[in-house]
Amino acid sequence: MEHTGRGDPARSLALLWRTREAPGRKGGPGLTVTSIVRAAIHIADTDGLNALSMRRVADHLGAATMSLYTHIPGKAELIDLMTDTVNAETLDPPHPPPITPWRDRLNDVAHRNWRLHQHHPWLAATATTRPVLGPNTTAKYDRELNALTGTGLTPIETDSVLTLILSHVSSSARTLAETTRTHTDTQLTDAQWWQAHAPHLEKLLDPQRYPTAAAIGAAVGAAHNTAHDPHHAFEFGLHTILDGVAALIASRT
Amino acid sequence: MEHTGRGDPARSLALLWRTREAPGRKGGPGLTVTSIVRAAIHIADTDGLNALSMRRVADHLGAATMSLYTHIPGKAELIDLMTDTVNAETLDPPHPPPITPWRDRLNDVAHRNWRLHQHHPWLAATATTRPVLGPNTTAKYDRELNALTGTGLTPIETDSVLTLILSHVSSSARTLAETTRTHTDTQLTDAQWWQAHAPHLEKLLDPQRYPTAAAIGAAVGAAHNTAHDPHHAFEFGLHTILDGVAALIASRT
DNA sequence: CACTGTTCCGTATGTTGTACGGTACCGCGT
DNA sequence: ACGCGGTACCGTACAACATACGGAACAGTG
Repeated sequence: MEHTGRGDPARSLALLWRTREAPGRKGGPGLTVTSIVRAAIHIADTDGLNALSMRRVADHLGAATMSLYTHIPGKAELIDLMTDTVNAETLDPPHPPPITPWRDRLNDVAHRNWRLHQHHPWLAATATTRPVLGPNTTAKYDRELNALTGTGLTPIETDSVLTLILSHVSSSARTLAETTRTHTDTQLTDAQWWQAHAPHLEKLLDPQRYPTAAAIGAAVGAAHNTAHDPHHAFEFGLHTILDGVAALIASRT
Repeated sequence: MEHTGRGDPARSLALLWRTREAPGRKGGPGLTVTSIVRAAIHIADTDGLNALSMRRVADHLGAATMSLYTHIPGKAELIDLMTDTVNAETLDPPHPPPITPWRDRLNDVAHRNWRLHQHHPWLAATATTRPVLGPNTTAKYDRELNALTGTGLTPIETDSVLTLILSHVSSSARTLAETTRTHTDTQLTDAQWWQAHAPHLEKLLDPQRYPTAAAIGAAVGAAHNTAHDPHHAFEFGLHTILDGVAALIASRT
């Protein structure tokens, strides 16, 4: 994966905060940072992050590939810009006021991000170290931290809890995205895949050797129609984590 | 990322379970499935999954690139084989007996996987949908499920809890791997990166607009020397999740 | 010694990001 | 009206990637 740290920070930040947005030339394709980012998001939403290439973005805009580099240092910065742009979507319905119980507020934060990842599955495939220091991402972080005010947690605990929640969302979203992408790529549903493997597995999987796996695996497969239902994994995990956070908060009062 | 579903399951499973291990030719490089997988693991351990190419594996074995395809259908299957191979490492110190409290057993499972990911950071970058149906991965699943026997949880709850724990390990490991890889790629520590951005951020980040983010961000940055300490995130998250699991188990008795 | 199946490999194709050098245009000062 | 400088735009080129295809070299068997 690409890294952002290559160019100078001033350039990257100016891009994110849209200092000086150039109008572009008149006759040709009116390339703008905004238009490039929008096209890139469209492609990634439709065909995934792997299908996002500089060539495709340029084609989609009726421009030559290298023209993009006039406006954007490289692909890594483009992805950062895409991320900051879509992060704005989590701000739209205003967050609930502090009177609301913290658990409802945190649950709301989790589901906002879950929805965001549904609309933009490629988000889960981007690197998360070194946050994108754009206006929307910063605002998102600010609002989400507010979900924990009044709980008596220390600043570090607050950040840790939020990190854990967002990490869980991202992880679940990644699994979901991989599942659907694997499905479209291989033209095989999980059920079909299991059916194709089942006959050979019967000869290899000795119930004597793997007693628990055999028992639990069968029950799980019967319950959801597939082995891992990402939606269920998300909700179950969120509920469990919130219970754990409740224990932490209870111990502080 | 590559997908495994391409070839026929019989071939893949035969590879994983090492039915018929061919000795190879005498004069040339004695290529074997095992030797290829071992070389691939070595490369991925050293230089990451991005550096793992068929060329490099072949070079490392003194063979031509295309010779690998005699033994292995493609790169996707190679990665599956690598995964099943290293998964054996979690089995080595025998798991604690069922008399041990479930929380200690689950904690042990988490730390086994955490250690595994430290040794093989590329693991976190592989696709996790559709489990690798090899002998070691199956044994791993079996032993890990046993950490929850006697807790009164249903089979589905047992699987969900294990999935949550492993997902947390994987997520934390990914962050850690990305951090170190970003560090080596950009030759910049996180602290240096923040220092490079700080002067420009002061002009852009309005404390009026982002009050909570400014306050918490400062406290967090001061506490750990970097913004996100992956080790801390792992331990904190694990503790919180285990508290949540305790609540679930308590509600079942 | 010939035959057959498998191991091994050289070449070629279509991708990718982007470095480099060039062209054409807009707006500005005069 | 005119020229000029800066910038938007683009064509070509390169290295690295997985792998399809067809051929060559060797093993064991008759």
